[in-house]
Amino acid sequence: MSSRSINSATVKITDVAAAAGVAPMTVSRVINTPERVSADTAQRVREAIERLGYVPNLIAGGLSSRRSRMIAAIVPTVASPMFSAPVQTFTDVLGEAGYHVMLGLSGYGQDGEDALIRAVLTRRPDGMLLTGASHSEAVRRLLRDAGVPVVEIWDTSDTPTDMLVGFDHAELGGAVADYFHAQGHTDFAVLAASDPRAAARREGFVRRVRQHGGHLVAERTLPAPSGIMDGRLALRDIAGDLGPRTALFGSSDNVAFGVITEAMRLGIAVPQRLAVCGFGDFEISRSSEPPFTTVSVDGAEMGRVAAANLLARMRGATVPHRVLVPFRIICRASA
Amino acid sequence: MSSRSINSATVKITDVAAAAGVAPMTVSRVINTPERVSADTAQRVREAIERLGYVPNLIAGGLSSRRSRMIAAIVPTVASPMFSAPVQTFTDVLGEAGYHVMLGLSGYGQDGEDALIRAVLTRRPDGMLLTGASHSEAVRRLLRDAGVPVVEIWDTSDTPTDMLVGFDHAELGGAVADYFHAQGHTDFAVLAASDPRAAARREGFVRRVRQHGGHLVAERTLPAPSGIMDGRLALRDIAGDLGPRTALFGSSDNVAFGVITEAMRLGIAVPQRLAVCGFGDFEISRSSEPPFTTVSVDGAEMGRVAAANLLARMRGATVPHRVLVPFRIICRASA
DNA sequence: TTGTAGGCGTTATCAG
DNA sequence: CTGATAACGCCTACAA
Repeated sequence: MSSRSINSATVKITDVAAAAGVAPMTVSRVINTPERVSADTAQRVREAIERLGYVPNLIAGGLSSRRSRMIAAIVPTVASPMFSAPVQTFTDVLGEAGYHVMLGLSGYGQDGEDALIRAVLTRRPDGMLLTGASHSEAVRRLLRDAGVPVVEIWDTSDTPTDMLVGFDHAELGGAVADYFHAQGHTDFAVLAASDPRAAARREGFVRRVRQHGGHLVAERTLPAPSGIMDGRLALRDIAGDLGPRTALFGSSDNVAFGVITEAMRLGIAVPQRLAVCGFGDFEISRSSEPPFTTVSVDGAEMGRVAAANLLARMRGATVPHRVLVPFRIICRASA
Repeated sequence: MSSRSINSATVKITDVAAAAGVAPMTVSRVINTPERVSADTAQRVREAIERLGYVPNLIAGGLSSRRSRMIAAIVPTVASPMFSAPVQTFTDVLGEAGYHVMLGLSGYGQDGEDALIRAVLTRRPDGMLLTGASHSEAVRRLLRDAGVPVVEIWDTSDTPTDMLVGFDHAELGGAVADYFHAQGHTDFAVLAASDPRAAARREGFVRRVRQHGGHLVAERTLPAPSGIMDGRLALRDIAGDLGPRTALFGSSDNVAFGVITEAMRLGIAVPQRLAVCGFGDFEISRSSEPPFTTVSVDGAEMGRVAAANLLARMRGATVPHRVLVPFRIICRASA
């Protein structure tokens, strides 16, 4: 026997079985399908489990059953509520169904995601959550070959990899332009992070502004993810281009907060000279002074639906390939 | 043969071996210890892997090698930079060493953590990161029995479960009191979330205030995790108790920002009538107007050191049982 | 440097 | 309801 047995303390299913006077398979049933075991057998087995301190080995179980009971979730970052909210509910819902979620942080960049997906497939996830809807063809093939159910969130596409729960960022940007237009604005500005979804929001905004015959007085690209200071610096940068009344769309609430903060410092009246709309409905949009207008997307709900669809799919049910969740403009003091 | 073979498409190591004309073990070596394989054999094997689209099965590998190459990290939440920063660097460092990190979100509560640890042990992690240093005796025994290396972060203890990389919250609170005292303050207030570490910071602060003969004019417990609005409401609540010059310590930068925001609204001059110090050195402390004084702990560094120690330990090296990382007060406009 | 033998701990499957 | 048997796909250990 090998030196592995140094750690001889590890209790395995056969030990429990012996202690309870049953076959290993019965112990397995007590753990996984207790309804198929008689009450007192189950009781005896549970006592043995407790007494020996048995911790089942899901690695072995997974190899045998070909189900890892693990779902991989890949998001750019969890440092933003944008992604931490859906991840949280996604994890909760799946947890209750007996799945663990393995989180992968891809950063903002194609390469990171590709490598991560490849790496995580190595653990044979039973399902997968991906952020965004544009993935390399290599990845899509990989996922298809692996036969892993996939939910994409936070974006939309006419050709989802598999299932999708998201919304249209360009449409959202357009809605913000409409909102400003309805308030009589004719001069617009937009500050957007360089990631693909922020870019889509900006493009939707700009397109609609043009359709309304509006004038785009300033447009800047910020790093992704962008923060408060990026918003402040950007406003300082474009302050000279502002007309007597400009409507600004920021790609996140952090950016919008930075803009408002800097506007106050520069003596630019919000919303009189500068109307501001953010994105995300983060805590700060609601709790800072003044609270500011933003676009809310229910990330938590997105996570829940994504989890529910994945579960349904794994149960063999048919699931809609695309679910669009609503966004709505939350009107507060800044616009 | 069973119906499992329905999914006959799955390429396994034997398929690659056959295609490359070598033994399975050689393929394994090409993947895990390429330096032990001749260059051209390796080349041939890699081509076969590529051609067949082979994705190694870590579940099988893990069962066989008794190494999951997975590290479990358990933190209360990832919605706060307090924890997302160390998690990020921890994940990065371990990722480069070939480990995946499985993140568990325990919330603020003992039960959540206990259950999570139990659940995750089921996957036989090679190591584990825990937040805080006080865990139930049951959990400590479980971890010891499992023989899993454990690093605790974000707190300190005389009796770490295994390894620890953290700091002393009470001492930190004391340092803030000293800082205020050195500025001549005699009236103090403290707002602290109800989690154990925020409570420790508060206690350290209060104790030192007393030692300095200071007067504690207000003290409130906030929900955990606490946000901007909690800070605003708390300030409104205690505004009447404030003297002509009070020094307030908030348990997080969110709370401190809320306090400052509300102070401005109420016409309480910061720092003249109300000096404020937060905790965390979050982006907002630096980027809001005015930027405010806070205590910085290098969470990213903590994550890096935790990862490095875990790796060293898994390599069999001896690792210090306790590493304390420094904190420092960042003096800005609010105090 | 490469190969062979056997087992890692669990569960699917089929029989009783 | 319970048990016996044979995989699951890979890697450790040892041999060549």
